[in-house]
Formats: sequence, C-alpha cells, structure tokens
Amino acid sequence: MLSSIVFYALDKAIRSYRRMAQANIDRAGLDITVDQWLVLRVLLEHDDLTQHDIAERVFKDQASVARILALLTRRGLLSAIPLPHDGRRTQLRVTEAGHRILEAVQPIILQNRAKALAGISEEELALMRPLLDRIALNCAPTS
Amino acid sequence: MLSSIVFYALDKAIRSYRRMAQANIDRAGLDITVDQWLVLRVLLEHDDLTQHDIAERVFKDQASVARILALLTRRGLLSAIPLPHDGRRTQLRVTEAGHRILEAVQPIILQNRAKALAGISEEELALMRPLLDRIALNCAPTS
DNA sequence: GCAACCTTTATGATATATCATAGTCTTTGC
DNA sequence: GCAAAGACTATGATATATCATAAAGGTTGC
Repeated sequence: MLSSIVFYALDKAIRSYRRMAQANIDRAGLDITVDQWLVLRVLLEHDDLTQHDIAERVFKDQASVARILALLTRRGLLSAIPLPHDGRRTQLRVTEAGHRILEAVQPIILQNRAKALAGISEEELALMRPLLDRIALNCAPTS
Repeated sequence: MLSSIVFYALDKAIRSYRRMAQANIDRAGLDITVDQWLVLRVLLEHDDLTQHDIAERVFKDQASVARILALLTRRGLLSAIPLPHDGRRTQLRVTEAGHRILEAVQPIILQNRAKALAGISEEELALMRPLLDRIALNCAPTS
C-alpha cells in the first residue's frame, strides 16, 4: 500500500535535506544551525514579531523559538532591546555579525536546494506542492 | 520561485502529521511516542538487528536508537537479554505489554494516515513518491 | 596468542520539539 | 480605576537529533 510509506518517504526526504544542509554550513566554517538561520532570516524582514508570530512563520513551537532567540542573542547575532510600550517584549534586531552570517549562508542554502532538487522539474514541484499543503491542512489541529 | 518553498511545505507537512499522530495516540491514553512506536514496530518483525541496523530502517541515528531502546526497556515494552555469542549485544524482544500497546496503536495509525491523505488519490501519491525518493537520494552523504 | 583493527553500545554535550506552567505585563469590562 | 481575562516570555521536564568519543567485545593477520 502506497499510503503506508508516503510518510516514511516524506520524513526521509526532509531529514536528508536537513542533514545535508547542516553539513554544508558546518563545512563552510559557519557556526549556525539551520533552525537558527531560519529564525534569523525571518527577523531580518520583520523585527516587530512576537515569539508566537515567529513560531507560526517557521512552523515551530513558541518555546522552541524562545530558546533559539536566546541562543542567537547569546551568540551576538541578534540584539534584544526592551520595548518601551510593552514591558514583556523586546525589539529584536539582527546585528552586524548576524547580517554577515546570513550573507555567508545564503549561497550555501541555494546550492543545497539545487542539489536536493537535481533532476526534478518545476512541473513536478508544482505537482507536489498542493499535495503537501493538503496533508498539512488535513492534519491541522482545527480541521 | 517554487523551489524555495518546497522544503518549507515538506517540513510543514511532516510536522503536522507527526503532531496529529502523537495527539491522537495521547488522546487514546496510550503512553508511547511515535518514534518509540516506530522502533518497537520494527523489532516486532526483526529481533536480531543491531542498533545500527534499526537506525537505518527507521532513518535515525544510532545514538537516538540507543536512547529509544533504553526507554522502551525501562517502560517494560521491550526486553533485552544478553546474547551468549556476542557480549556487546542483546536479544531484543517485544514484551506482552509491548504487543498490547502495538495492537492498540495500530488502528490509530491507520486512522491518522487516512485523515492526513484525505482528498489525495493513489495516483497523486504515486507521483509524489519518486520525487521524495529522489530528494533523499540527492541529499545522501555518499552521493 | 597477541596486536591492530573493527563492531557494537553507551553516553556527554548541545540543539530542538513539545507540553505545561509560572511570572510578568496589558487590555477589557464594568 | 480595579479585577478578571488575556497576551507574552521564560523555563522545567522529557524526548529526540547529532556529533564525537569512550568502553567493551570480537575478528583478523601474523
């Protein structure tokens, strides 16, 4: 039965990609994880998000985001300045070091994607996308 | 660019599925994780595997498998009897309690898969499979 | 038989995933 | 304005992911 192994293939594909991506970042001597990169990337474009907002965008848990933000801040890739109008939140800004590492990682990410998708056409990707979205939708808590 | 978001959709689909699957197992009052279930399921059919063999089958790390096995044993779902011909290894056998929980989880897994794939045809799945396999192959360390 | 090598397992360190909850701050209803 | 409700962040507990390595056992060459 095909359905019984689709999830295994899905899991294997995404895990393989993540391992390869991380290995290539490491190999370039860049000290950042794929997940940290993803969050930092989001903050580059939106610096007024709550942890919950960030979590939604990167499809993670708020608790995971909190810990990733703490790590990014500890590593000097992110600065967190208290917001005057809300004592709970902080203004998150990618630092200079953060910008540098984002720029250094960017071409590696593009290479990784190209390598992962070698031999797959845009048409095939276009076929796959709605199916993946449908699975996510089918599994969503509210549905 | 489609390629830039395929991995996000992939990640989201598999994470959504895993969350839903775990939630349904929890809701049924069954105290086991999806990963533990997966490993236990493999051991049901093959009880002569090394941790490395198991890791390959479930696409995990040997270290992860070692910890999952320790947990399964600690919970009484698995028994580990030293093998006489190799002092490093043990004979892993699913216990009675292990069999019971596997049987209880099985129908839930089937429901989960059905729910996740609602509205997707076998033909569409058949299209997706080779693409996922191709991604995994493209990302494999040796390739 | 022994040394070198290989296999297998266990574990330390760190990062992430998840749930639950505590602590703090803000908003809303009245 | 105050109390209740809600929003936001931090953190504890546990599980998994990954790399590296230690520890122990097995195999091979000689």
